[in-house]
Amino acid sequence: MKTSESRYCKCMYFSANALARKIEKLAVDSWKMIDLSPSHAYLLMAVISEPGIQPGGLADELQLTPSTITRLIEKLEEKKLVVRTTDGKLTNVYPTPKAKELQPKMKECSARFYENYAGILGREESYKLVESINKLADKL
Amino acid sequence: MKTSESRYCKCMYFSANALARKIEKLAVDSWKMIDLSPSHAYLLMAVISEPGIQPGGLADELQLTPSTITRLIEKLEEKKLVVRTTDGKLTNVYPTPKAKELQPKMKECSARFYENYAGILGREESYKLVESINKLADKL
DNA sequence: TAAAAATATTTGTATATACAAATAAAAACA
DNA sequence: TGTTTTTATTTGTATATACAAATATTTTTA
Repeated sequence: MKTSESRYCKCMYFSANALARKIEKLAVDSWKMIDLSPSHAYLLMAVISEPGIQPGGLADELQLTPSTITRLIEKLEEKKLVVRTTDGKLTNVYPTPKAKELQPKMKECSARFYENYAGILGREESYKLVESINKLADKL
Repeated sequence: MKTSESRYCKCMYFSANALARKIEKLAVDSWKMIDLSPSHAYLLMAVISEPGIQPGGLADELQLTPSTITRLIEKLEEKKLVVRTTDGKLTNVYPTPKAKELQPKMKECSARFYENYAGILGREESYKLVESINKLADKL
């Protein structure tokens, strides 16, 4: 059944979740090549572009809770893609050389993901939709 | 930080998930009064409006996987809100009288949830956004 | 009609995420 | 300066969801 054919398609709860699940699938596919989930990949990209960034900053930037950030970092640490140093109550997260090597492939995955949905929706329309979604998210 | 201020706000993965998480929170709040999560509540409403509906039908209608539906039903069964009967390979799910008594309150929660986000976004705009979200979800 | 294929559901397991509590350090204050 | 409050992070635990495999039944087909 299409999302728009469901009895519940008028409800934002239903629609927002259905979209998120479908986008998640597409993203997982697009990122499979580097064996990272999209969340781990975005976190890693954030660490690469801002080495030393703290968990709190990552939580803010990625709109996830600090505890979720800790869990994501743990996994990237296991994979030797980031290291943590602590300085008093602060923690700094740095990318490893292995992570930096991965960067071009990550850009590729990111671009492929974009092509996937923009190809379906059209660039203009995708852009507008992301804008309205952000606008709502900001207000909530 | 606002969603639209994040470095990643141009990405549908980021935005769709950020929106879903915020909407989830709002929904959990709106449904707290009857002590059901939004998913359980939507499933229960579907069962009430179509008594005897099967897990497969629920999966289709709610855009969740069959295994998720089984898990949701299990919890509603524990709470004595639905019963399952099996007939060969088919399973039928029925609401209990206790569930039917809950119906007016569920409608209230549902309405309150709608007021919450439509109050923030405006009715017209909410409607349009849900439409575009569904349109994208359909294509994916 | 017996075997094979398809279908519906459940179960085992894994994941991402969050909340609340715990910990630890820094800042404010009296 | 010693105490209180605030801040940053992690840990324990719970939840929703999915995938893959298992199970059970029905339908198709040879």
